[in-house]
Amino acid sequence: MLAFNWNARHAESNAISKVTTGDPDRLRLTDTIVDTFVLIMNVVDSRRLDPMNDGARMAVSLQDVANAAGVSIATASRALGNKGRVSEATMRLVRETADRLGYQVNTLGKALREGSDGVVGIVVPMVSNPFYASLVHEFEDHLAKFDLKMLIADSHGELDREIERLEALASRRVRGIFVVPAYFDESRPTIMDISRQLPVVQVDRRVENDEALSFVGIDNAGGIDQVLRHVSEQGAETVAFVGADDRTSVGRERRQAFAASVASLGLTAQKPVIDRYLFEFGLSAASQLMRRSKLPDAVIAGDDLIATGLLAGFVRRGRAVPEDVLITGFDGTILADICSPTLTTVRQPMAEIAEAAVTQLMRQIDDADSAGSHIRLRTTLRPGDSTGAATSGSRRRRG
Amino acid sequence: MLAFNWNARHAESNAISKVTTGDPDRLRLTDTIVDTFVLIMNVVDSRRLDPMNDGARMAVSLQDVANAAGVSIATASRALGNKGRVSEATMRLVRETADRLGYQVNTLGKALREGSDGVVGIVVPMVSNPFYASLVHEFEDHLAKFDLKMLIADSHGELDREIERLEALASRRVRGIFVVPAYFDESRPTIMDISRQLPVVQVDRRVENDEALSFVGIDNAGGIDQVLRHVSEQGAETVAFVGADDRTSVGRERRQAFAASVASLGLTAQKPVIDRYLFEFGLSAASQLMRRSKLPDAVIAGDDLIATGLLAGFVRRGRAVPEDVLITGFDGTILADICSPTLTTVRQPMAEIAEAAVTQLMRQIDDADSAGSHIRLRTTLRPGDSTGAATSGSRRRRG
DNA sequence: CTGAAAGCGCTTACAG
DNA sequence: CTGAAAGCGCTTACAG
Repeated sequence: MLAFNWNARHAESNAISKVTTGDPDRLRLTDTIVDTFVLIMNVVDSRRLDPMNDGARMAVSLQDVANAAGVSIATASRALGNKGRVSEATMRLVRETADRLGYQVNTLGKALREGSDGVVGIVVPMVSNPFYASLVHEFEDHLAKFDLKMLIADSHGELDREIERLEALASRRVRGIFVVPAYFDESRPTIMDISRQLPVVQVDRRVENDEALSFVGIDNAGGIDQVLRHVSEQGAETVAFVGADDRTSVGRERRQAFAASVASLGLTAQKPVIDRYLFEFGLSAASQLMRRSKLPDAVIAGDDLIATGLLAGFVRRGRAVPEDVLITGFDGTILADICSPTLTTVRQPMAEIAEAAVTQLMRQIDDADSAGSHIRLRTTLRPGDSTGAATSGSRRRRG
Repeated sequence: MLAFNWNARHAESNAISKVTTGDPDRLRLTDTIVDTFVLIMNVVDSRRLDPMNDGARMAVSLQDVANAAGVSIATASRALGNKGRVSEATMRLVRETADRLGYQVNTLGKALREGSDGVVGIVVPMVSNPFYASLVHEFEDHLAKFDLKMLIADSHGELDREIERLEALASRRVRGIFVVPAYFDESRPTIMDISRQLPVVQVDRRVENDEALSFVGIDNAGGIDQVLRHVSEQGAETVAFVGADDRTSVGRERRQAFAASVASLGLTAQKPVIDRYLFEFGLSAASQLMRRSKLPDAVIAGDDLIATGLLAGFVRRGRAVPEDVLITGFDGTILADICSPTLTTVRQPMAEIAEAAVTQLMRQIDDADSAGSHIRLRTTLRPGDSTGAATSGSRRRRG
């Protein structure tokens, strides 16, 4: 009955393209790539199985605790919150009562009274990008030290979604917001607006004219220079940049840094290939590069996703890395370890970015006027086999 | 001055192990692996740069809007909320006033009045695991259709943290919670507790004796069978399982399914290697397997992280995949595409998992008694080069 | 159609 | 040390 409803509801949506019935084990191998699956459902009447369930879902309030303990709600609040003078005895009484009743503070009431709750928001372009996934992870860790919870929002790199998310966070009166702006220009107005209402720290990417905003990111120019110096030492003379467009600050900084460093190092640059931070783009960029009369000695990717796409693209088309072409990434995600050959990349100090950004946000929470601090952290080169550098061993020991 | 404070505060923590000064460009290559970086800070006095900033951070309330529009707060609420009868004229007046004042509803007040706000929580073991990152991404998408925001919490696969996060979510009176339990046994008590207070749906993993709880996941036995059948067709006779322990439902289901399918397919199983879902474990498991008298024909990994670790481990030690040994993954993350050779893996229908879980949660929100529904979705085999199967082409067209 | 009032759950001056 | 009361911002019966 419930199962029937469920299927009916979903028959209307096209997310489930096809429902196959029959013995699951009999699904032929030829079906495997097709987006087909079987539902196995057991619907259980929870009323029978869980006698505790009836009458449940009735949250116990502080008033309930106070009544049960025979004290005023004010005293109950103080006893639980460890605020003001409360006698040892009542303190214990209230706490025991609260435990017995399974009391849990309603953060909504508390937050309303106090103006904000212990939540900060973070808006990232795409949590499924390993770099942002790790960043979010680090932020969560550092925020926990301040007893702050994190509300994560994914803008999908779209302006509309970003605006919606930022406003939702603001209306929720979060303590502050970390944001990786979707765009260098178009993201600015909303972020400026929001920053007038609550503490905002830009992370990784910035918007234009952001002197009044805070920012924590990395020295992209330094990172690109590290990697170009490295391929140069590995013997590369012609290099090509495969990165993202100028719509994000990171895209433009890395692209411009590439041009600058190539010039100062005396390398020859081929025409860059520019699109988005996607594995698929790296794949297609490899094809584009192979159609050129001459492959560059080294390809500098704008991030690890593109780099792994390039790697796969070249290898699938019969080119050897690093023998035929050197490849480098950027970010230092797990992807760099996973490829084979391992990827030479530029490591971002993610834990330190998170720590610096959290510290900055805390400062802005304490003092609204302390925005406008721009922090850039140093990257480190992580040599891998994709440039013919030993991951461990000689190069490292030399230091 | 601010910069100085910042450094001082951080000198106490050990997150910044060393601060190098001097020309960033002069950092020697030998330093690259070391956790060292330079801070580049510009601190700007935002009071000078942003004249709008003073007097800011004063949120405008509904009362403010009502006053400015010359109506009661009740009318203002109705006008903005589109509830009850309001004249066309006052409706417009109130809305214009609200816009002019930059009014944004305070979700805290609204939620307190209404009992809950439009937020659901999701607790995952590790957002930086690409599988969970993608899952979270899909959940966010599907929840948006119901105007629900998502509070993401990362349990790090630790029980203490999981309990803390679940309670924080509950005290925030979220509408419901999705949880990927850290453990099959130890996670049960808290999850049962919480499920008595608000709708809970287990995702991916379950706890023991969860008949009264809902669950949305995949048919792990079917997935393992798909992959074993596949390597068998590719000629494998001896197989080894490298997966996670029985502390999670997924770990035990896949391990048990392996034993069962091996028997029914007439394959020979080597002793399994069991630990955690980590790339590093896959790496070390490869070494362990190579110390055996005979390498198995195929290694079935418990997930893609382990599989990519195995792949890297074998390749680094001079074994060829798939020539010397076949390797398969599980989950169908981006990692499978990125490796080279591409990884044969079992794809989880992530969008459908998210859709089914969200649907189930919505049902539980509407009807507290509708928990206890267990849904398992079908996986699909995704053949890659790690088992000598073409990624695209003949095999697919045959269907 | 509109307003005065109550109340969601909590904390914190203010009196005692 | 403890309690009565106000109030955070909002919505919704209840009267008009």
